[in-house]
Amino acid sequence: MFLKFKDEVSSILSSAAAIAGFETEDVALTESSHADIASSVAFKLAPKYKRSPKEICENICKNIKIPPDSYIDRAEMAGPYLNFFVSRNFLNETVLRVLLDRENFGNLNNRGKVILEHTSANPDGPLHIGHIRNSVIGDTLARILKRAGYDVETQYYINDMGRQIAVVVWGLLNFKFDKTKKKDHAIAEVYINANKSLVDEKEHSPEVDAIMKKYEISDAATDKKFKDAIDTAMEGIKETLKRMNIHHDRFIWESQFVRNGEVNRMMERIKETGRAAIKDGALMVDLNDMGIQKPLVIQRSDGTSLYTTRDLAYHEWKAAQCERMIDILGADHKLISSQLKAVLRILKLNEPEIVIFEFVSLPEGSMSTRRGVFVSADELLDEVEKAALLEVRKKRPDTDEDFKKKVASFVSIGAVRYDIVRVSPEKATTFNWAEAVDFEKQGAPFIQYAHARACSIIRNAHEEGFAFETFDPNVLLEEQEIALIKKLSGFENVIDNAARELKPNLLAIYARELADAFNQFYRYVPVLAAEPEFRAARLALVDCSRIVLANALDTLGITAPESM
RNA sequence: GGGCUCGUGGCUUAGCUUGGAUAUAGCGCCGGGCUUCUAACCCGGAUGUCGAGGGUUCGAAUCCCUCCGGGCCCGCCA
Repeated sequence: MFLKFKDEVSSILSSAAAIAGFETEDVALTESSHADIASSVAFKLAPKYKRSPKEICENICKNIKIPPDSYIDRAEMAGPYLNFFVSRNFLNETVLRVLLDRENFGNLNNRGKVILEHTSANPDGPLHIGHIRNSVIGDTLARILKRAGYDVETQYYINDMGRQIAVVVWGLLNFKFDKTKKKDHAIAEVYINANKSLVDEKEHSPEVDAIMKKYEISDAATDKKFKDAIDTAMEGIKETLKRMNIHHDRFIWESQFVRNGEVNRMMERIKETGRAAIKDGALMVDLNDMGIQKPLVIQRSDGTSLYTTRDLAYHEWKAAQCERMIDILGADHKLISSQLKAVLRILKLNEPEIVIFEFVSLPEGSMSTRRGVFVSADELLDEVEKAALLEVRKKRPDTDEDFKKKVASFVSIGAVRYDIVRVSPEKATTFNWAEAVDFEKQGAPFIQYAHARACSIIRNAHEEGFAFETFDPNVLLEEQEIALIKKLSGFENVIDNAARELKPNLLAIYARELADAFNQFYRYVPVLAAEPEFRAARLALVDCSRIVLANALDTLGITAPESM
């Protein structure tokens, strides 16, 4: 709805400017607290026409013609600014549209296949709090893009050819695998022990090299060892992801591109470009002219491939299947991903869009699976769930234990996801236990609670036999009602912006603001106790709020509870 | 040393791509509100040299330059 309003303002403003004799492409629309949408177009035209912004604004304003059933109520001049306000018609249609579209409200009409890769953590241990920043950003973005209309496939790229997996395989032969532990944690234990022993007793290192070599050329016995080790770790990782409402459509093993010859073909293609030079027996690509000083090694002197070579083959394979590729990567991949893009550009292949997120560190420093220094996602989820259970016991002593546990579960997952997604990916963060388990801040539970309140009103209305199949939206005149409807109308605009800019945090902020608008309405405007004609319209508005809150929460991958 | 990035009230944070009207919100702090649809709520108040300095502009948190501080990267690792 808001997008239509914006389009209408845009076209009416353009034609008014044209009639007034100004040529302009950009009508400079901006969100403003002074209006539903404002334009500073007069400032932009001032230098060109050598007249004051105010004078230009007056001339444009005079020529604004608003048609009868418009979504625009009026345009007002405020000095050099032009302020536009939504009409009653707009508000009414928003309410009706939400009720009509229900769970599809906010869906957009973009088309095309998108392959979005996220998480892709090495299967050498459990996901830690840094990995799940990747997972949550990726999963939320996938949900946003789906709502924006794209056909999204999510992929987890398994780096099975790296040295760390060879270390795990070697470790499994030499250390005890603790069957009582969750599988990914047991793998981590083996991995940590193996690394320690490789550092202390250097003579084992060649054993790992031999395992790696065997896997590169592939022999049945070695392949089976790798598969078993990776499957074991992935089983635990998938369990954690599932707990967080995160699902991958496909898991792609990097070794497949070596086995099927794609990696070799990739190396040949790069050689054919004439940009690759052999230095000390290794094949290097010079990327200086693409603004990257560091040359990229494509092939080792022993003829084997490297991570980036395999990643290039992976991207070539992906590119053939979709219109857009999106990769969610940690800050340590900045250089390597720009090298990857540069090579793809040289080969005239489609490049991925890359979302980089900064690191999550511990107060004592950075995390490392290898050294065993990390907070696992499981541990975080467990602790937050414990804290949530304490909170439910305090707030809902009237309910049974099953209910409390269920609430603690979705509240904790929501809180963890929301806490991650609310901050911009480019911000480096330091993990803090006290903050992680704090439910006082306005996070996911605040939004979930608003949804539960809306459901509660609807439930009570049904019990009382109050219907709202027919109602007159024109009676929704309270300040809080109008603010709430405007907020509801903005959902599609947020999906549009978040999908366009690949910024999931925009949705997190919106959901909180919507809950805020609903809570204010809830506090000031009685629904069930109102006169019948008001009651029906307000119930409809509560239903709208319930729907959009649920849609926003669903897009954030957070449960929208009917009760909590 | 070079490259990239971040720096906004005590803490966390929005806005920066595309410059514009009193800089966003939460936590914490101070004060108020449950005979009313779930108080995980609502209302009010105090708190800011938008890291520092310079520049561009009618106008800079936003663009440019220099510097300071944090993070990440700079391997025939992944």
